[in-house]
Amino acid sequence: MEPPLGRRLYLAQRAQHDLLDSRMRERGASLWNWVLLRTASELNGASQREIAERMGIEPPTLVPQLDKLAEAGLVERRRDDHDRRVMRVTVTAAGLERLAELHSLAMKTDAEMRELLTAGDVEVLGKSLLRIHEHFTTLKQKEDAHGRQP
Amino acid sequence: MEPPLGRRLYLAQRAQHDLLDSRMRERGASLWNWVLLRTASELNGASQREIAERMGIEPPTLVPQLDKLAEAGLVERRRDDHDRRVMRVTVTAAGLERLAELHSLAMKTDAEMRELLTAGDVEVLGKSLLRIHEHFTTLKQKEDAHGRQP
DNA sequence: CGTATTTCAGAATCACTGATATGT
DNA sequence: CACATATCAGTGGTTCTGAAATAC
Repeated sequence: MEPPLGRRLYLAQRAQHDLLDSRMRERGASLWNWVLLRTASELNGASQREIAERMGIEPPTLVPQLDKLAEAGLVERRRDDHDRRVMRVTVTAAGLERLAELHSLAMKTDAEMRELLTAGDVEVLGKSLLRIHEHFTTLKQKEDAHGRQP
Repeated sequence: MEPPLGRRLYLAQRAQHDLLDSRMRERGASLWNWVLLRTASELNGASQREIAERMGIEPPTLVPQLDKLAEAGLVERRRDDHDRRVMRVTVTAAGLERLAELHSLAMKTDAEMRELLTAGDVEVLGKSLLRIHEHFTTLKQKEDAHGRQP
């Protein structure tokens, strides 16, 4: 009896995630740190709301994580002069350095994954994963909407 | 700049997982229930340690989940006569019925995933995910062992 | 006495909702 | 006064580790 594709998807994702997170933790960081640093650097000078939205989490979830990065001097929070409600987040030089370190770790792990496969397999894998993601996200939105208002 | 393979893996897995879990929750169950019922039924009469190991979790994590299923009458715990330390877990008739219901839901979702791809893509995807899982699992074990005793 | 299985208690992580302070 | 942003407080869900109880 063959295992469903969904289970293999889960196991592969979890194994890759755990290894990468473990490697980052050996360097005093975490996969969470990386995603946050990466997002903050992409949206340079963004508000916390914008960062939270891009990461798919709520603002209160972001705050303590941002506290840690700020405490370590990797990001800076500065009040916006024009709208003093918002905190603009910028990645410091040390933060960019840490980001580069974590990024190279992620790239190295990604390269290890690609080396397991032929170039054609990588192509098919990337394309298939993208289709699966798009299909199931839109499908879930439809089903949720239908469930809320029948 | 192309997104790393790891990110696509994460997004695809999460989308598929969320949809299937949501569908199961509409029926008063969960993906967790399904995996546990399925594992318990495959290893019929297994000890809790065996089930936990197969599922890749620790025994204390299993206990409360098993409590819920037992409370709902879907599984039964019976002391082993020969080794009275171990609890043998069996799936009841009601449990098998629920399992079949959840299984068909999972198979339907799995089929939806396969329909997005050609037969060749499915082949490559399954094979690739398996390799990634095996590679990173053994790699993490090695790195953990090395980190503990340098 | 040492080991194995299950279970319980406590801690860590991460997410949410709701309330509050501040500012527009 | 209505709205927006960030933060704090409290809660819940999930997992782990470590310790206890029982049995081999």
